[in-house]
Amino acid sequence: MSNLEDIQNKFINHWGTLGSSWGVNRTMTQIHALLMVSTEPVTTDFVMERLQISRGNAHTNLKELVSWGIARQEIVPGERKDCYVADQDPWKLLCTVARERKRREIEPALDALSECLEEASPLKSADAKIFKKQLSELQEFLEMADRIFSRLGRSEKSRVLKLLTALL
Amino acid sequence: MSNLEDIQNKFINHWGTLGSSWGVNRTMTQIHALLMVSTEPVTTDFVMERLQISRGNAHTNLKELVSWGIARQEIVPGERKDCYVADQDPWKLLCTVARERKRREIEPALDALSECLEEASPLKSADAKIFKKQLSELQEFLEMADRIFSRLGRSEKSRVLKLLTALL
DNA sequence: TATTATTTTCAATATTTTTCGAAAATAAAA
DNA sequence: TTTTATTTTCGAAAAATATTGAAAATAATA
Repeated sequence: MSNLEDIQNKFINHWGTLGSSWGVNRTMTQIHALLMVSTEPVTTDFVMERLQISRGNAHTNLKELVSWGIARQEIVPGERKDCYVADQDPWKLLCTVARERKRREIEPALDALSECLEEASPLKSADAKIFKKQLSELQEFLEMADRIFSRLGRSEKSRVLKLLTALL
Repeated sequence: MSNLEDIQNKFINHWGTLGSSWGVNRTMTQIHALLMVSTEPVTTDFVMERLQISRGNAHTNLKELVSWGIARQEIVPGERKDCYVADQDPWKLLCTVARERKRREIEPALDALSECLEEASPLKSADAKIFKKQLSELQEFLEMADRIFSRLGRSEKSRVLKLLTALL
């Protein structure tokens, strides 16, 4: 028979695994999971203790979560240590991640694509033409992704649900 | 002044970087990029030569691409070596990836979540109730993702474009 | 001010992941 | 069959990434 903490740990580990598949540091995702199931702000020491990790590791990944806009510092009266919280709402999380991934990955990818197309523009061989066409299609695709992520990033929770429901 | 191959290499490297951010092995993404800009089926040796990688590496990642359904083997008459091709169409790629990620990641995550909820069901403390509510919301969220990925996975290209345009 | 608590940094270490390269297995041709 | 071409496997090596732990910096209290 398992207690709450055991089950939470199980969830935290699963969430960590999922993160790895999507290119996110496991510890970062685990801390995020811990924040999601925590009912009040948590300190670095709490994270260290609960996840059995070093201070440096906990600190780095908490800051990283903050830089993604996924967690934020919160002041707890009478508590000197820094406290962190995360949104509990997965829909809000989706918006935040969409916003950041757009900025960090899609936009640079589009820039790179433009650059390649730019450089390829003087080339006139048959192969070059095919290549340019291929890149243009990719560009179109990423621009669509860019618009969708941008839209998600700007939306409120209720709106997102409505938007996505339209997909089905 | 750069020739076609140089620009293609640039593109291949950018695509590789993008892959890393999304949890995909860089070589795999690079090979995929190479396949996308190749006008005819490519052999393992061609990949090795073009990407300057070992046979083992090329082989493993070509197979991995096949197992994702992103590339497929194609027989070229008069050629004894195995040849590989990939869809050139990014929209089709999206469908394929959606299908696989659903199967490999979302479904197991949902299973894990159910398992956690199952185990938590006998717990009655206030904290346990909050935890269960939190997990349920996540479950709802992932079920939506599951449905969307499933839908994408089953769609034809033209349909996908229409679906996504509706988002904007 | 000195003392204590806390955060931040970062070089060293550990771990994980990727890649290589060569041998073994398989398949095709002679 | 034997020879040759090709694929596949897999342990070892390298590279990339994550993590530690302790010292330095900063901030809070006495």
